[in-house]
Amino acid sequence: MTTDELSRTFSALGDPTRRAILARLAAGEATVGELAAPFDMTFAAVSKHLRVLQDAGLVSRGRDAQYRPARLDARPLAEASRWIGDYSQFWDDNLGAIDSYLSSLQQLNGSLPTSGPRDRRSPGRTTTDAPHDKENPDG
Amino acid sequence: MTTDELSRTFSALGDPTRRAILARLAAGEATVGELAAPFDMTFAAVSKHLRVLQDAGLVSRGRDAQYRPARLDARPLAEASRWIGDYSQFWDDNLGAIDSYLSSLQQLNGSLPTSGPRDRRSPGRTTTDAPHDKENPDG
DNA sequence: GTGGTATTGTACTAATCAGTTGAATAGGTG
DNA sequence: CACCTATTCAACTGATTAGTACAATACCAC
Repeated sequence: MTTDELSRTFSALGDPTRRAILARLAAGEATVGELAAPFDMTFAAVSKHLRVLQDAGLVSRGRDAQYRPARLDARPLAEASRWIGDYSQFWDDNLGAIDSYLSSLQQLNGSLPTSGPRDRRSPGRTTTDAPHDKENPDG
Repeated sequence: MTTDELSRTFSALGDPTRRAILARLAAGEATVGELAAPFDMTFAAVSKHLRVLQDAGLVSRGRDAQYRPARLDARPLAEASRWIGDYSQFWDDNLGAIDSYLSSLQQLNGSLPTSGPRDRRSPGRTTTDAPHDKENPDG
C-alpha cells in the first residue's frame, strides 16, 4: 500500500505501547520477553508492535540463540523531527509568522476584521492550490 | 477513549492528507473547500480529517458566515518535537550512547561477542522493568 | 532425541478508520 | 420567501488495527 516513510513513522509513534518500547530500547537492546514484561499483554502482541516499529525502520532485530534482540534505530525519528521542525516558527516565534501573514493580507483587503481572506463569492475557484510562502514541508 | 495527547498528535500526523492540510494551513487559515481542492476526495472526507486534527489540538476552527475557516495550532507539535528530541542523541551523537551502553555491559559480562546482555537462563525474570539511565521519555 | 525457552505464524474477533452517498443545517443573496 | 453555497451529520462499506489463543519454528541443554 505504498505508505510513505513519514506516515509509517508517525503512525508507529501514535501508540503509547510502542513509544514505551522505544523508551525501553533507548536504554539498550532488549528481547521480546523483556519488552513485554511491563505490559499486560501477550508476547505475540509485543512481537506485533515490534514488527510495526521494524517496518517503520525504528527498530532492527538481531539474532542470539533463541533470542531476537531488538535495538533502537533512530534515523526515522530524525526525519520526523525535521518535518515537525518546519513548523517550529509557529510555536517558538511567538506566532509571528501567522500574524504577519494575516496582517499583510488584511492590508490588501481592508475589511474582514478577524477572519482573514474570504473573497470567493463565485463558484469559480481562485487558484489557491499551493499558496505556501515556503516550500511544502511534506515534500 | 482517553487516548493521550501525544498519541492523538502522532496518529493525526500519520496520514499524508492531514500533513498536507497542515502544510496548507501553515500559509494561513483556509476553508474546507480550499483545503479539499488539491485532493481527489469529498468535502466530507476533508471535514473528517479536520475533525481529527481538531481533536488532536492541531487545528482550531472559526466562523465566518457559512465558512468555518481552519487555522493551524502548532502547540501539540511542540510537545511532539520535545518527545522526539529526547532521542536526538541516538542520531546526532554518532550513536555514542548505544555504543557506550553496550560496551559497558560487555565489560561486566566478558562474553557474548555481538549481542549484549543475555543472562537469564532461568524462568525467574530479573527485575528488568525500567532500566533507563535517563528518565522514561514517555512520562 | 526429548524437553524447555523464546519467538513468530495463523486464524479469529472487536474496534477504529478512511472513504463514500445523501440528507440536514447554517447562512447569504435575489 | 425560495434558492444557492459551505459544511457537517448519519449511515454504510471495506480496510486496517490491536489484541487474543494456539500451533509451529528455532535454538539450547540434558
